[in-house]
Amino acid sequence: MTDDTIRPARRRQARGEKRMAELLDAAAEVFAAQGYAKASTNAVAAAAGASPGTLYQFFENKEAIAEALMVRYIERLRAAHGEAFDLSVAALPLKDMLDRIIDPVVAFDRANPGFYALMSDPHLAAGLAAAKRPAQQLMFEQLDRILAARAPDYPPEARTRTAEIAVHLFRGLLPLIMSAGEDDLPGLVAETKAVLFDYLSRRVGG
Amino acid sequence: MTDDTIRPARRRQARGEKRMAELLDAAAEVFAAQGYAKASTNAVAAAAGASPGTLYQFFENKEAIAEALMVRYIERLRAAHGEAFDLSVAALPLKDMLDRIIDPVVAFDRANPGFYALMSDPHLAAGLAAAKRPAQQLMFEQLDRILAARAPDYPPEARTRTAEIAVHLFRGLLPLIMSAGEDDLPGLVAETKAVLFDYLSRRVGG
DNA sequence: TCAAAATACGAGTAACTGCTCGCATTCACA
DNA sequence: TGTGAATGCGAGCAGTTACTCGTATTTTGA
Repeated sequence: MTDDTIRPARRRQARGEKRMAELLDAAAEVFAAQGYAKASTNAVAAAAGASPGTLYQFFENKEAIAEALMVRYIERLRAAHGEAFDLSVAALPLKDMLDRIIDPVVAFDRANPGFYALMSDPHLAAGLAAAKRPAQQLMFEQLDRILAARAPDYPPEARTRTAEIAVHLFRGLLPLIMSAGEDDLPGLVAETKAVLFDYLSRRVGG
Repeated sequence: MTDDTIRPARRRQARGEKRMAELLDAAAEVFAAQGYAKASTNAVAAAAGASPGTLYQFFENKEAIAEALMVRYIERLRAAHGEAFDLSVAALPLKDMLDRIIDPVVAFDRANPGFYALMSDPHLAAGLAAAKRPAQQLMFEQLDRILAARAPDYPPEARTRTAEIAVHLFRGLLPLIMSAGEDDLPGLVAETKAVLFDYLSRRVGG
């Protein structure tokens, strides 16, 4: 029989994929420091200790670098959110639920400033904006699902709106959270939880 | 006696300042559409119906354009906020106070997308970030003043924190407010006020 | 009416950008 | 051990950018 997979199937995967990962790490750094628009591909290559030619062996163009980076972030996000947004938290008291959700999300964002840089940039090219959307949808949809499980009688329309607002409230405090020092962080996170507790308890109960 | 002012004192003010205003209008458009980093000075000049040479007769460099634009926005902001944040609103019931503050701010932001574009860009050069700061401080300080008048017994530290958080909560909802259609806007603004009502009433009373 | 200043133009420049290409090196596998 | 694919390099290209400069026009003030 013929091959079951027709893909060209890169061979030197080990070295190559490691290089790709290094390039994405470098891109994350440079994007976080300068922003996507101001970051130059040569700077990304240099930050990875590679040449421009090497960079373009793995990525078609500048946009593809950020898209691949976004895809990698989304994978990691799904893993991190898998615990944070597990449906079982819907049964917890609201305060505990917020602990379980917010702590991992804060940890992820602070550990991945490149992710924050891409997410908070409002002027990305079309393809990049499309790559961004799944990440934006992720938190919203998971929160919406949890709220649905938590308050089945709450009208879906209003619940969707509530989830959207809650996510945006969190995002509004994110700049503070991202720039806070380790000592200011706990209080800030507590305040964030308090805000969301007040907001959500009025709509889906404590 | 000698002149009381030693400034070089531009002469052709009428035509020149009108040109400057046109160039700033054009810059606002282009920055709003493309973002500061991606916007080209030639595009700004073209949008104003001027040549690059003309642009650089009035502005030293690209950054100076955005800085001058920011200065103009801050002037207008002070005028708009003058009413919105008048100390007399501190005596109003919280709900009325929020009406008086939020409506003009929303109107200003929606009427000035170039302002929003600069304010929401997290990767501006140093000089521009400095020009941004007064605008960031403006809403925060005015709200802080009003909260101080409203709740004199509330500890200043906590009050400052409360004002900062409130401003950031508002900013978190701004993307929704900016992209909303005319029909979705009222509901969104009402939700915004409700969020801030809940948040503030717990801390400085209704 | 005239000279100087202000305004206006737009082709041009140096620097930088995203990206290419020819060629060298390293690895997988026979 | 040899061959081809994968990986690697970096000088360099075409396009764009921020910005300049020589020059032309308009306005001011006397």
